[in-house]
Amino acid sequence: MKIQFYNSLTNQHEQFTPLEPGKVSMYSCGPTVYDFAHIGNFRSFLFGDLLRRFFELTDHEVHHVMNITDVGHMVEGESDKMMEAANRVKVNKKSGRVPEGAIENPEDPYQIAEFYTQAFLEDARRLGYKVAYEYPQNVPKATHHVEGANGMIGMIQKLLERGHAYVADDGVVYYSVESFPGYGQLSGNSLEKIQSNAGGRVSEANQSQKKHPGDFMLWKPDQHHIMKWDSPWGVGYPGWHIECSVMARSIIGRDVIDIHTGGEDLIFPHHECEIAQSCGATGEDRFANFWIHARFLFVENEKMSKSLGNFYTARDVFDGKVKVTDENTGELMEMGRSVHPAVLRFELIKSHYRTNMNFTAKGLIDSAQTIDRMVEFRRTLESKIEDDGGQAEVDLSHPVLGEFTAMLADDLNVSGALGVMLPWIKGDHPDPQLSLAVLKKMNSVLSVAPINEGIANAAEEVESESDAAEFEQAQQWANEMDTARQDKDWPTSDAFRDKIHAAGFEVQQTPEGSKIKRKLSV
RNA sequence: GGCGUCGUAGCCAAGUGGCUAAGGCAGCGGAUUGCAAAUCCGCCAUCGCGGGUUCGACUCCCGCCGACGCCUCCA
Repeated sequence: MKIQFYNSLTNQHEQFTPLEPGKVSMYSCGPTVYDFAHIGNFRSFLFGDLLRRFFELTDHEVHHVMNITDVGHMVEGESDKMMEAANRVKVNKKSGRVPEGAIENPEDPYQIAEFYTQAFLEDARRLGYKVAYEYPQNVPKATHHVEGANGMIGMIQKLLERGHAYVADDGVVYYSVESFPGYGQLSGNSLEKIQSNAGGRVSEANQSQKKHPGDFMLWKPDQHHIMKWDSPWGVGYPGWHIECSVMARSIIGRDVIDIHTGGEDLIFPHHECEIAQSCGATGEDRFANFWIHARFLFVENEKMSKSLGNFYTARDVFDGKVKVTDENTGELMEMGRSVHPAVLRFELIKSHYRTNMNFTAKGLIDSAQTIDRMVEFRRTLESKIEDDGGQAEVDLSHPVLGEFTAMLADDLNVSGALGVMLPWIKGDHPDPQLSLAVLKKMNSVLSVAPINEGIANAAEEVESESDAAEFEQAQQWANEMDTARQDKDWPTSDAFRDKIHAAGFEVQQTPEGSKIKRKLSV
């Protein structure tokens, strides 16, 4: 099967061949843990997850690594991301988003980072992000990789030795972009074309000590920074870009990896700098063979931002805080209905990673319908299979599964794959065991029906069955509804139906009587 | 100014130099139903605009219009 992706490094589709046959090494830029991760973050992460699961479907052994950026970064002057986070934590504590007692001391960036790391992992696992189940071995923290020869300090030393870095008059260690001819190959920028401060974000003071305006910081001596480490260049903290170069190399154990993923905004400067650092330190001519970037997510046709009021964390969506326009009043109001993680996952992966996807309340409802159908299909198949009926084996030679996979092999064409899957679900299924095997394979990539397909020991974390009592209650009502229907007592029957709906369940008339099922996203 | 992505029905979204332009949602008609829901059957687009290449373009080329991203906080 021909596997091809759009490679940001060359700006074209390229056939993918792993460095080692049958094995794929992947590094994804992870979250900065000074706030809850938002749906835009997860769009990017889940695209990486999809890629990883695709490779597993096609019998590759995947080593996927994603970092946690838990080092505060300089913004301007004395302000620091972690300090901003500290202030936010104080606010969030009041509003209840951060539970009382979760962060004892908001002044301690380590506590803040740890809190948001755990929150991230929880959200990520609910969304079926596989690598989050491999914490900590494949989800390294930047703070654990600062020191030592294989840490950031070691790599900076290496870069100094090899003439790719210098210590400026102010004591800051900079990477010299002019020392690396390949600088700019990812972003398409050349050193001449990189306008100093075109984005208006750099302070003059920081620029003056550099040899070239494009030079970027590797180590900043700063006694006052709360997160600080001893180094040959004084007590201070590392630059932002160096962590990914270091962790990719040390966890994956290769100088050159197969795939590096991230959001499109990371192309420049972050990924450009990673390439310069990694290649500068290893002497290789490339760091990753493939750079694959996900585009930004929009919310109701606008860029997601806090000021527009359309900024959603994953847990905002789970909790039904997505705003919709009220049909009667025209005002924005919260949906007020919880959204199943599988619905959010599906919504975030169903459109191509290289398009600007538009996150909408309507889209969520559409997604819920589709997942409902998949789940229902799976239940139907399972109910037709005798207990202990054994497992049917299926591989990619199965025509439908093969076509589904071929779609994904073409630059992760999820829509195309769904265009194969959904009509197939609608069709006839004379061999439920075989169909179930096919569905499971498909779901090992989509991971929505259920969301934890292929993840060992994940079930109990995702589906909290604490609401089993609610389910019992609803089924009880459904039974009473049946009794009423037998007596042709329609008002009573309708009343029970209303009760069931109000409790968040659907009720279906079947030959075996009324059956209920939980609505995924109501 | 530099670099890059994109423009397919009410919405989401595949795809191809020429067979009926996937699939989903919504909608419409019908079957079914106590009424609904679910389900099933049927209907529902000429591909931003203008030129060119070609026997033939939505698909290739040029121009235009429009949307969006990056150019040192950002997934």
